[in-house]
Amino acid sequence: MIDNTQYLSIVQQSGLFNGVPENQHAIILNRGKVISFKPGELVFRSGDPARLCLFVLEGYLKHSMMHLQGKEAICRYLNPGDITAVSAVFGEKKFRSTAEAVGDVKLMGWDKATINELLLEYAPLAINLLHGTINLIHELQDRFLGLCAEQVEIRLANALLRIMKESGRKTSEGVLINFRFSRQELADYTGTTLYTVSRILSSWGKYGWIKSERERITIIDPLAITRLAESD
Amino acid sequence: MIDNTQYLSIVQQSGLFNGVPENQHAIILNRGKVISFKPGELVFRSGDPARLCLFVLEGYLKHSMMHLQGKEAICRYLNPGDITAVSAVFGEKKFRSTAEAVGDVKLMGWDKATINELLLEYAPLAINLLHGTINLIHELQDRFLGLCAEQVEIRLANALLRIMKESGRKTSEGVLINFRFSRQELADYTGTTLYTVSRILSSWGKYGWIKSERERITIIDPLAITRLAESD
DNA sequence: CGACGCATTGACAGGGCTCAATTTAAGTGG
DNA sequence: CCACTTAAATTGAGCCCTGTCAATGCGTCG
Repeated sequence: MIDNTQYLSIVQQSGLFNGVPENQHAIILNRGKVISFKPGELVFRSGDPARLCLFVLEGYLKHSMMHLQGKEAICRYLNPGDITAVSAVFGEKKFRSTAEAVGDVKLMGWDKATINELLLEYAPLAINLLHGTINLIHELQDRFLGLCAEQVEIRLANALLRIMKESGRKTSEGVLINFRFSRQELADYTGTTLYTVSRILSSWGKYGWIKSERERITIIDPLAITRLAESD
Repeated sequence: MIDNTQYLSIVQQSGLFNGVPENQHAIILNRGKVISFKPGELVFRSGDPARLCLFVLEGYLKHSMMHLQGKEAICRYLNPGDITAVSAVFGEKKFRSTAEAVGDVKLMGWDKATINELLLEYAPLAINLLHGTINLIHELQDRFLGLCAEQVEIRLANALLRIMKESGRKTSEGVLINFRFSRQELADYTGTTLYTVSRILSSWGKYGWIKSERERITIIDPLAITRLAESD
C-alpha cells in the first residue's frame, strides 16, 4: 500500500489542491509515486517522451534548453511546490527542455493516464495547474523583455537579486547564495558568457557590493545592486 | 436573446471544446459576448485589471510588453482560434502586457465569474486551456533560447518563417504577409532595432529571397530562408 | 603534491546599436 | 489630380558593448 501522506502539507501549501475537497487530497497523493534524484542527475532530458507530470517536494531543479552547438539557456529554477512536465498531460509530446537535480531532490510523479483521469475528475486541479503555467508565462515574458531591452549588467543585477530572494541565506557579512552556482550558470541564466559575468562580478567586488568566491557569492550591499537594476 | 452560434465552427476547430459534450457547445458560446475592435485599437493595456477571458474569432492581435523608456518587445501574435487574457480566470490580476488589434478584430469574451463557472463545470475546457498555455510556454522558451544563442539574422529568418506559416497568404509571387507589418514591429519581435532589420531585409531582397515593400513582405524563396535559419 | 576545473584578466575584433541624412511611399486636402 | 505633409524605410559612419580566444591564477580534491 502506497502512503505519500507525509508530503500532504507541502502539496497543500503549494496551492495545487485549492478547491479540491480535503478528503480527496490523500487519495490524489497516493496515486502518484515519489522519486528521488542525486545532485547532478537528470530528471528528464530534451527528446525524452513526457510520461510523468512532476511536483517538486524537496530540493531544486534546473530547467534548461540546449541550442545546437552547445549554448545553453536556463529557463528557470524550480523550487519545492513547483510543478513541471505538465506536457505529460497531452498526447505523445516529447520534452523540449532538460531538468537537472541541483542537490538532493524528491519529486512526486503522476503518470499520463493517472493525471488525465485526475484532471477530468477534479476540475479545480486543472484550474490550479493553469494558474501555475500562467505565472510561468509571466516570468518568462519578463525575462524575455529583459533580454530585449536591458544590457548584461542590468540583467545580471536582476538575476542575482531574484536568486538572493528565493534562495539566499543571511550571514554576518551579507546574504550568501549558498548552492553551487558557477559563473557559467549565471551566464546561461542571463543570456551572456561566463567571461562577461566574471568581469562584472569582479567590478562589483571592487566597489564592495559583493564578495565573489568560487561557486558562491555573498551580497554585501543589496541596495547598490537594486539601484543599478532600476537605473535606466 | 444572445446568439453566437455563427461562431460555433471556429471555436470547435480551435480545439477549445474538445471533450465537451457537443450539445453544450452553443450554451457555452452564448454565455460569452462578442466584441469588435478597429485596426490599432487597444484590446487591453498593461496595468488594466483582467476582467475578460478572450478568444480570437476574426483578425489578429499583437501582444507586447513595454520596457521603461520605450523599448517594446512583442510577446506573440494571436491568430483566430487563439485564446488570451486567461489571467482573468484568477484573482485580482492586472495585465502585464498590452494587446492591440491588427486589422479588424472580433473577439469572444467571457467575464471572470462566467469563465470560472464554466471551467469548474467542464473540466475538459480547463484542460484545453492548459494545453494552449503549455504551447505558449514552449513557443516563448524557444524564442528565449533564440535570443540567447542566435544572432539577429537567424532570429529574423525564424520569425519570418513562423509568421509566414501562421498568417501568410499565397500569391503568384510567393507568400505574402498581408497585415501591416513594419520594420519596427519585426525588430520588436526579434529583439533588435529597425535599422538592423532594414539592412538584413534589403540584403535578402538583393539575393531575391524576398520582396520588401512598405509594411508588407513577400517571401519568394522560403527554402533559402529556411536554410539560413538552420545553418550551422 | 599534482591535477583538474573554475575563475580572472587582457587583447582584440566584430556584430549590432546609435545618430543623422536621405529617399520612398502613402495619405490628404484643395 | 497634383502639391504637400507625414511616416516608413534605407543607408552610411562611428563606436561601444560584449563575445572570442588565450594565458594565467587559484581552490579543491584525490
